[in-house]
Amino acid sequence: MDNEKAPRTESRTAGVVRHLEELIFGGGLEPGQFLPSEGELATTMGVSRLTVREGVRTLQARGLLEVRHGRRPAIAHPNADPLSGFFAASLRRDPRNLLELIEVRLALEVHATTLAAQHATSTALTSLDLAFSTMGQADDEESFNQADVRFHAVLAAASGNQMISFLVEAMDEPMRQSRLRSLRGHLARGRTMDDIMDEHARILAAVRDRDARGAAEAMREHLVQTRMDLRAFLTLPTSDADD
Amino acid sequence: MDNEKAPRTESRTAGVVRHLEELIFGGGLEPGQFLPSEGELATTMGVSRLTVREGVRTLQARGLLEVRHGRRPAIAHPNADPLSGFFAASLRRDPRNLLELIEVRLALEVHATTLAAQHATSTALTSLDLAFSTMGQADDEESFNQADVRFHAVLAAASGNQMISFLVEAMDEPMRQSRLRSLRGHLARGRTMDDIMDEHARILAAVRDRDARGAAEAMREHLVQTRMDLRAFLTLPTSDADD
DNA sequence: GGTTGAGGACTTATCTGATATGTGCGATGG
DNA sequence: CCATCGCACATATCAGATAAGTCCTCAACC
Repeated sequence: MDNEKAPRTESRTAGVVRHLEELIFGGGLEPGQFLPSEGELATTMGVSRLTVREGVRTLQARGLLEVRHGRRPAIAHPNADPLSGFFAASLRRDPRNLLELIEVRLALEVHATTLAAQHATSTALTSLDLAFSTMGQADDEESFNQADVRFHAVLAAASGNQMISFLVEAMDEPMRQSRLRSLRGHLARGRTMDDIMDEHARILAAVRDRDARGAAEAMREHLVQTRMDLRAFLTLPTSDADD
Repeated sequence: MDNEKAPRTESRTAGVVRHLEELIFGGGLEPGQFLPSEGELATTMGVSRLTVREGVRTLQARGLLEVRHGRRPAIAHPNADPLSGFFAASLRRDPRNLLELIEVRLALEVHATTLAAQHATSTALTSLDLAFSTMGQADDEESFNQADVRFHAVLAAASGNQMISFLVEAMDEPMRQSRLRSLRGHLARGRTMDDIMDEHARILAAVRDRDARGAAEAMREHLVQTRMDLRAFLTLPTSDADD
């Protein structure tokens, strides 16, 4: 049996996807610029408009194209949407993935903090101050968590490494949502807001002092604490029942 | 201007995507099981088959569905495809992202190595041995690099953290390809294969000894070396011209 | 002159219906 | 018992048509 289970000929949609990728990556087009219309693409590639649409849809899901009704498809600016989608989906599939994700955050954000302490621009430091004080002004848990996520995002951005920044953004937001959903009601949060503020304050201070090692250690402690809280919630969630 | 740029009514495709997500996440379906056929979905959702197809295509691109000609769409097993796509696209857009990615690897793989030293099962250790000896048997640069990537993947898997495993897999493969493409010809690789084998040997030995700190340090040194090589290649590629 | 708003060209969103092709199961026959 | 051939089902792709959003133009208006 030399029978291949793979189709002997690449599907047309797959061909369209490759063609579009070449346009995007090698076509000398910058983010924000427009591709030819679906109709034109269909003609030049010798397929129906429908097939072009499926390809465009795929590239859109990958975060490479921006599609809006009435406008030609545009090259997307690099963004973290595909990552967010991936992490969000992982958490929806199994909330226990929170524990796996926190390990990734631990690795990534500690390193990001080191880099931030070494390379942060003064502008970035200002943003960090702002994010921190926003946390202090939050009065309810909802907005506090939101400000918390923002602090981490700003810190990651201060590392100067966009890839790290994307990953942190993409992980923190779905984690926060997932946490909120599961914690709704019982705010048996191991630590108080003040504890958490202290932890962030230490991080901020060390970054400002350009103390890379201290900043990294402060971030590590913060995330280890968070991990402990998370473990507590995931093991004894008692009466969580379904949603 | 209270004018919303967003369409007042969610597009039908978006509705289909949400509906499918609910089937996938909350429908009590396990990976490998099948969704209703496009036709049935179209009927129950009150849209045309075409619209269903677009939604299915989107979820496929996100790695949540597996679509094959002649068979109903199946729930996909969790996989790293979306991550691979993201990193591959980032590198195609700008090869300088290699330097950003190596930082992520540094953070992630060092942590993964720590976890592996602490938690690796004996089976995982055996796989690691095997991957290491495969590296030693490689005679050309191509297969050596391939075995190298495999070693890192196996090590990440040994951490017991699937999320880390996915990320490492998704980053290492595109990085290798990108590196190969840019190095084609001048194998002015800073280190020899023997150097690299030594670095891996140190990692392996420390993991076997359950020496978490030592293993992490060995991995860190390995990746710092790799980063240096990478920097050398990206800064003095001489005739790259433009920005 | 500058601003506003209607008109029209262009483009995507979605529907309908039809054909081609791959999958899988069960009947058929050795 | 088992290999094989149909047939029902399902996806892949095409064609043509209508609805709806976007953007530029140009004229009317203040």
